[in-house]
Amino acid sequence: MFSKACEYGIRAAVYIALQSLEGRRVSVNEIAEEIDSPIAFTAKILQQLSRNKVIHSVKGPTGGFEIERTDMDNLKLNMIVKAIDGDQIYVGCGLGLKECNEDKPCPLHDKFVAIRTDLRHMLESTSLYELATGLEVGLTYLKR
Amino acid sequence: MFSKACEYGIRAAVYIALQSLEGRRVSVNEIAEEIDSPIAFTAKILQQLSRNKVIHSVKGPTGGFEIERTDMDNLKLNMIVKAIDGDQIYVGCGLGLKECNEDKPCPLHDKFVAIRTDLRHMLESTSLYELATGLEVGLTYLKR
DNA sequence: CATTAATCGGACAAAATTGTCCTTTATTTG
DNA sequence: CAAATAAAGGACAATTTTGTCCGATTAATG
Ligand code: FES
Ligand code: FES
Repeated sequence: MFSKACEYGIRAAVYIALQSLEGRRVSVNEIAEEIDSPIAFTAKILQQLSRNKVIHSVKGPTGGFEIERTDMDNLKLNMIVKAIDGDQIYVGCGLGLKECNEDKPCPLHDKFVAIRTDLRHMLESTSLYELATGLEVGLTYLKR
Repeated sequence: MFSKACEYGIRAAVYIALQSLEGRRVSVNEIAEEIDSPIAFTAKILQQLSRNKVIHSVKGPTGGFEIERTDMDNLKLNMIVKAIDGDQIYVGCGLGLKECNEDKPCPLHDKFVAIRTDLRHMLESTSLYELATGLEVGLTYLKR
């Protein structure tokens, strides 16, 4: 469904959101540890998220990654997915035709679009804040 | 969503189904031509489908691939997807945890499972026959 | 029985994704 | 200002996925 990079990206963003709620800024090392991901690869992904303004980074001692509390409600999953995997998941044809096209649809078009639309709505409506709070109260996990 | 191999596999299977409805057996070359896919790679995928009894193959002159008319209604997309991509799409965690686990869910679990379940139902209920008939009447396309 | 047409299967090649390492840049602190 | 710390970024390596090639196998046909 999502690329590995995107999976790590979402897990990292949720962890950063959680820590930012407590006013903590976190390092790549801590993030990779807490979400159980390869450190250097995670660093690359965080760079992407930072460039795309999904998260905020600060260099130097006491630096690290954070997410502004005020942004958190408006930061939806689809922004992370778009930043990392692009919009193929939104516009691509389920059977791999050049593009999904209503006028010359593949045999699966109608059924595929229905599910893709649900997925899009889910990603567009789910905020990092929402996901972070589930973590906070111990209902959900970022590693196992 | 699906791998390239799986996309080609579904397109190929639908084309074979369509031709089988007209009593024709088709070669890899014809299939690859009609669904616009790399020939040798398509051949590999057809082997997989053949081994998994999704399609039937006949060697030698006049040989090729076909699908029994009697099977066609019962041949659902999920069999193709399982044969080629395995069941990761059915049991995998959306955020990449080792496995999807109700008891120690990732933050996205509930929302992800809802969509994954819809997808599963769609794949389990959609038959090759159904997809082939749409092609037959010119409503849908396998290449563009 | 020889020829030919087709899939099967293994080895290989190319490309994309995933992952690592190391140097540079920015920032804090003493 | 010097040292230490952390992200940025570029080059490279490993793995997986995608794709190719070619000989072996099977079956039909004259
Ligand atoms: S054309 Fe294939 S999903 Fe729309
Ligand atoms: S645990 Fe992540 S989707 Fe179920």
